[in-house]
Amino acid sequence: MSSTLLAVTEPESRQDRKRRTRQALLDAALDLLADRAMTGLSLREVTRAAGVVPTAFYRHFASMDDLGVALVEQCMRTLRAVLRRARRSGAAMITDSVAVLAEQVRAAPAHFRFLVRERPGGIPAVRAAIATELRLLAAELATDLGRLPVMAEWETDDLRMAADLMVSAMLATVMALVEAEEFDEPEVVDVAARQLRLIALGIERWRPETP
Amino acid sequence: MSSTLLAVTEPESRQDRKRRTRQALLDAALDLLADRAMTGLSLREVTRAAGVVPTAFYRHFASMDDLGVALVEQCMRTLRAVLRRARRSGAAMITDSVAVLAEQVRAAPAHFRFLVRERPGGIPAVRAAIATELRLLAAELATDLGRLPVMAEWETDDLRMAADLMVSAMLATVMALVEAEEFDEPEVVDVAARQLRLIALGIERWRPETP
DNA sequence: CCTTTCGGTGAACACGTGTACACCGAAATG
DNA sequence: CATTTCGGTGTACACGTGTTCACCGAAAGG
Repeated sequence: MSSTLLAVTEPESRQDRKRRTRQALLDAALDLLADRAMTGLSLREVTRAAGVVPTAFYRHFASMDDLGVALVEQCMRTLRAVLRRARRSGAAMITDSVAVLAEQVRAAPAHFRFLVRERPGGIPAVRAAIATELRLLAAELATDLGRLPVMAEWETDDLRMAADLMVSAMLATVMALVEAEEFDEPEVVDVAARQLRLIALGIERWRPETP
Repeated sequence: MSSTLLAVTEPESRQDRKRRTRQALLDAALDLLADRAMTGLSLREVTRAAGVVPTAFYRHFASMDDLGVALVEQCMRTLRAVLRRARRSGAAMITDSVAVLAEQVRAAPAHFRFLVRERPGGIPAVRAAIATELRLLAAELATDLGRLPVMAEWETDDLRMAADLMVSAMLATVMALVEAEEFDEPEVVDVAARQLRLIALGIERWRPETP
C-alpha cells in the first residue's frame, strides 16, 4: 500500500460533483424501486443508499415527488429510444419492433418497471408527468402511422385512436416482460407480435364509417 | 330528545357484528385509497377511519397485505359483473359493451381505481392476486370468443391472444375513465369503442399463419 | 490573497408508525 | 346459571420518519 498523498483523482469541478451525487440519488432510488412503489420509499432510505446524509437531499430536490418527476424524465428517454430504434430498423416489420422493445426492456428493466408501476400510481405529480409524456409519445406514433401508405387517408382522430391502442398494447407487453421470468420471455414476445399483427389486419380493413 | 333507554337496535349476532366491522375496515381502506396507493396506507389510518382501535385490526386481517388481497376479491366481483352484464345484453354490440363498462366504472370508481392502480403496484401479494384474477377473466373471455361464429375455428392459443389484447384495451380504458373528468367521458367511451371495432375488424380477417 | 458561494455534515425535534400485552364485557355454549 | 369464547379496548414501547438549524471546508470569483 503506497502512501503517495498526491491527488490521484482529478479535483473535479463543483458542478460536476453536484451532478454526480444528484445522479447517485436517482440511481439509488431506482434501485430501491425494484420491489417497492414510490409511495413506500423514504427520503432517508434513498440518501442512505446513495451514501449521503439526509439533509443533502434538499440540495438537489425539493421533495421526493420532485425526484419522482426527474425519474420520469430519465426513464422516458429510455422508452423513446424504443420508438426511435424501431423506426430506423424498418417500421413495417412488426416482429422486429417487438424484438427491439424486448431488448430494451431487458437492458434497463428498472426504467420500464418504474414507468408502468407509477403510471397509475399514488403520486399525482409523477402520474401527471408520465401521462403527458405518454400522450406525447402517442401523438408522435400517430404522425408516424399517418405516413404509412395504408393509413395515408385516415382522419387524425382515427390515427390517434389507433396509436393509443398500440401504446396500450405496448405498455401491457412491457408489464408482462418486466414481471416475466426470463425463460418465458419468448412466449410474451410472440403473443405481443401476434396482437400487433391482429391490429395491423384491422387497420388494413378500416374505413371511417360514422356509426 | 327522549331518553328511553330501551334497546332500540337488535342485539345483533356476534358474527354479524364481526362481519360488519370487517366490512367497515375494507370500506374505510377503499375510501382512503381514493388518492393514495396501498403502500402509502397505514394500519392506524384505516382503523381510525373505520372507527375502531388499531389493535382490533388483527381480529380480521393478519396484515395490510392481507386486507389488500381481500380488497382484490371484492373489487374483482365488480369487474366480473361487467363481463356478465355485457354477455346478457348481446355480446356482439361493441358499443353496448363499452357503455356497460363505463356505467359500472361510474357506479363504483373506487373498485376500478384500486384494481388498475395496484395491478403493477408495490405489494407483491396484491399484485399476484390481481394477476391471477385477470388471467382467469381473460380465459373466460377467450372461451366466450370461441363461441362466436367468426372465431369458431380459432386455435385456443390465438383465442387467448385476442382475449388478452381485449383485456389490455379494457384496462387502459378503465384507467382513462377513472382519471377522466366526467365531461370528457363520452370521448373516452367513443375512442374505446372504435378501438374495439378495429380489433374486431382484425379478427374477421385473421388466419392462423405461422410466420 | 481574501471573500463569497455552496454542496455536504451532524445533532436535534416532534410525530406517526406496527405490534405486544393485559384486560374487559357480552354473546355463545354447556 | 356457570363457564368459555372472542371482538374490541387502552397502555406502552422502540423505531423510522421529514425537516430545522448552525456549521464546515473547499471550490469559485474578485
